[in-house]
Amino acid sequence: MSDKIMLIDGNSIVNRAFYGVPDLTNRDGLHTNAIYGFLNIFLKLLEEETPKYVLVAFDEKAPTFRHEMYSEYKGTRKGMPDELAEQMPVLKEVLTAMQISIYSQAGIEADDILGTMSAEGKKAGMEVTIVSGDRDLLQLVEDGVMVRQPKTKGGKTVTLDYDKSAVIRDFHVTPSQIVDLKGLMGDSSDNIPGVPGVGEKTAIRLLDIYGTVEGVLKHAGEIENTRARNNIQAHPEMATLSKKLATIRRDCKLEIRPTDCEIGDMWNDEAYSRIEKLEIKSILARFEAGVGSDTESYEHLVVSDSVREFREFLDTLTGDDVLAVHPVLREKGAAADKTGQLTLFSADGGSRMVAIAIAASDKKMGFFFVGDDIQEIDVIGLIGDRIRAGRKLVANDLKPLLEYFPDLTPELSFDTNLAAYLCRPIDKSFAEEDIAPAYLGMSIGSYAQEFGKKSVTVAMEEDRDEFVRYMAGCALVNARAYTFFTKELKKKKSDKLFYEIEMPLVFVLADMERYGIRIEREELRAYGERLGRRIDELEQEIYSNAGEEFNINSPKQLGVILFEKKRLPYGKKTKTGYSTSAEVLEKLRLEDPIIELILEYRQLTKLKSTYADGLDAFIDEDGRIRTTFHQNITATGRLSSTDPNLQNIPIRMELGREIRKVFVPEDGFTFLDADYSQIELRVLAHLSGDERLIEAYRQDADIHRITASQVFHTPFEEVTPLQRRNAKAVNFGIVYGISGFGLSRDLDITQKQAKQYIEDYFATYPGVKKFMDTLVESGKKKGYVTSMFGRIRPIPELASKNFMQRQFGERVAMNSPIQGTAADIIKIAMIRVWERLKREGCRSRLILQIHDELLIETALDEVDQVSRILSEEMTGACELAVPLIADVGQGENWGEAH
DNA sequence: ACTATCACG
DNA sequence: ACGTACGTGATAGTC
Repeated sequence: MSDKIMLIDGNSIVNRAFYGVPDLTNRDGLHTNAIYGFLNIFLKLLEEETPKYVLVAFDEKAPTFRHEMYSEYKGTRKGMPDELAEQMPVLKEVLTAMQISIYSQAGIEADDILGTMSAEGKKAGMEVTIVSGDRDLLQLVEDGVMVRQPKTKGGKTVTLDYDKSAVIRDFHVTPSQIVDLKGLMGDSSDNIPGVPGVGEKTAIRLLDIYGTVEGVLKHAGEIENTRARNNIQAHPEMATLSKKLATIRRDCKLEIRPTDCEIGDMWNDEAYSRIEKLEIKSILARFEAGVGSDTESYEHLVVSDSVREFREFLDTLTGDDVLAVHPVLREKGAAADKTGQLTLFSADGGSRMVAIAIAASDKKMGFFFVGDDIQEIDVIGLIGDRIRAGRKLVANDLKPLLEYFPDLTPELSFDTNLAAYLCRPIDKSFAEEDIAPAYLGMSIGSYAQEFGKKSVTVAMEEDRDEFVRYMAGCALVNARAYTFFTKELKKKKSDKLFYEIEMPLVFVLADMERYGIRIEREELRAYGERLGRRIDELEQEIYSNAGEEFNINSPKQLGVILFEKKRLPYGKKTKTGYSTSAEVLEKLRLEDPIIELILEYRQLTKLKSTYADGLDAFIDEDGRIRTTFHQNITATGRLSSTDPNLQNIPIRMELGREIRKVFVPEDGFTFLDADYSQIELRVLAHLSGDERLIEAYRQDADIHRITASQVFHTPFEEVTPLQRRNAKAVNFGIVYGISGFGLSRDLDITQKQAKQYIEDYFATYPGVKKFMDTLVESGKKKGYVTSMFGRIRPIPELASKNFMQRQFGERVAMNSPIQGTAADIIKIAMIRVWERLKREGCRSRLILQIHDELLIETALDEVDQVSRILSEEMTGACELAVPLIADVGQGENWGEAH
């Protein structure tokens, strides 16, 4: 494989970092946000690319111009703000200390350094990656040269990767034509004038025909569009000049060559102490990780496949040692996943655990192959013994392990994945490889980096040594994470939430997943076929109305039919074209009969593909569907459900609602379903302490009607249905972190009216207003908000310089404590219901949770008992200033029970 | 892999 | 001047 060189546009990345990262300073008052952001992006890309050579190019301080004589066109660059300027030399020092090559040269711009190095690198047979946020650089893309643009999206960094085809996709010209494009259309951000009157569209069209600026000029007389022709003919020199300005040089005389840029020892003491001075903790942790990865000791690692050695290893556990494990479970085949036939209970009956890594402490680690001398039953038995003797089992993602260790209890276990989730619920992944660098200053690499897309069984065979090392590393991370998180959770005051809610819930969810829910397969199929017949009819009607056949499911093709062929007035546009969302179509209902047909078609195909056919694929052999509940996905503490998602089964529309009839109880059982009545608004009443809202709920009256009466100054008895509907929308809006725009869109009223509603609401419930203000304020101060039970929601957006992001942060600050508290409460209810069912020896079982609703498959002789349990435990889950109401229903299918 | 759309609380 | 309701997951089409 050829060597790789990574070329970084220093100024561009530093700029992005500066504007994308909230203001940070160290204790000397030195700003550090740009350095922090730069290093973050730099280290991340370095990890991804693992290049042999790296160069960071900078512009010389005094602005210099590529073409002196035309410098007036470059304009005067805005001097950088002082807060950024002071960071530049410090960053360069840090990079130098890290033995990363940096380069700048008087009279040569960073762009040209990159262009030249890229050309030389390629000539030397290297693979080249250029990192820059600047679009100009895209002209350097060619075979073997790609450009990566770091972008901040929703508060975090993603990179747009450009090879030739990606450039064409996004800019409709080839990389080499980028300079021609700029030559014609100009680039205001770079003070390149372009040809007056020629914009993007025209430029692309011309280049498509004539290829280059030179080609366009040569054939200027032939240009069909008069306006474009005149503009070009009036200012041909502007095109030539602009192209020249836009062209990056690749032949500069530099005093550095690609092979001079080899990465040295980044993780040295000098670099460490410099970063330490900057007080950038998270980078420092990565630093320690880098150092650690070389020195992490695996010399105390036992690798074996013998039961005797396995037992002996377990016997070395002493005193407070925990049993930190990382079992290797063979994944269920992807094909089986799709058909659903073999999914959860593997049909082959063979063992699923193929190995287990264990760490008792840094000094005691083991990796044991399962399947030969050591059988699954041995692992279960021997580890089970230790657990029964009171030793704590520590693992990352405990739920799948419960099938092996039935004697496990929340007190005897610790899930490092959940602990990390509670510390930072907005992260996307909490595996050992994420925890190690984020919290422990360790690096164990990443599975994908080491083994790519190989399955564990394949990786274990093909890369045995690396595999053992990685898995043992995971076990070690769990051992250390246990120590770390026990303290950290206490420090963050999330320990009660962890030990009393999340850990016990693991066991509840495991049971729910195991039971699953029974489906009337034949009924579901009949429903699907019924939909299918109607869909076929609609399809024909739509084609005949449109006068042609097209893919109705394609928003693009549909857009063409509706808004170009039929010339219907289009409402919104998406970034890719016309919007054909239901919201837009609803407004066109009267314009053309095809709209009605499409809306029905959409509804029906949704029901068929996602629910009728979709669910059918998940029915197990015993006629039940088993979802997976995820406890670490949402930022607010709610659960989520996948494969299939049973938390979004239709209910609002009658036709969709029918699906619920095929969810039925086992013979000898019935369904009891209970849902909280307006739990979020009740939580709001409690948390805000607003007297009027509390009083309204104590009266146990129709809350939307009361709101309408008070907000619209209308006697309670005289509130119209419309007023009530509006008040309901306002109530919802409040919970979401209200904005005039959102409410106006929901109610289809003007923003002004919506704003008035909100003001009237806040005037009616001043306590709510005050509460929301306090939340935002404290969120800004602390960087996070919390639920009633100490669930943390970090909100980095609140520190954003971007107005929109910040506003989003404010809405999140208002919503999260409410949604989060409601999530806490129903989790408590679930645990209590589950425990009581067990304690009272019931056969009835909790099988679904849908955010504010619980479904229990109830033994016929236990209906009264379970009904009482549900009601009592849900209502009594927590003491609020207002009553917590749960409505219980019974039925022979889910639809009927709800 | 991303986008648009739509199902739920 | 901008462009937004909060939290999710599945599907189909497009790149």
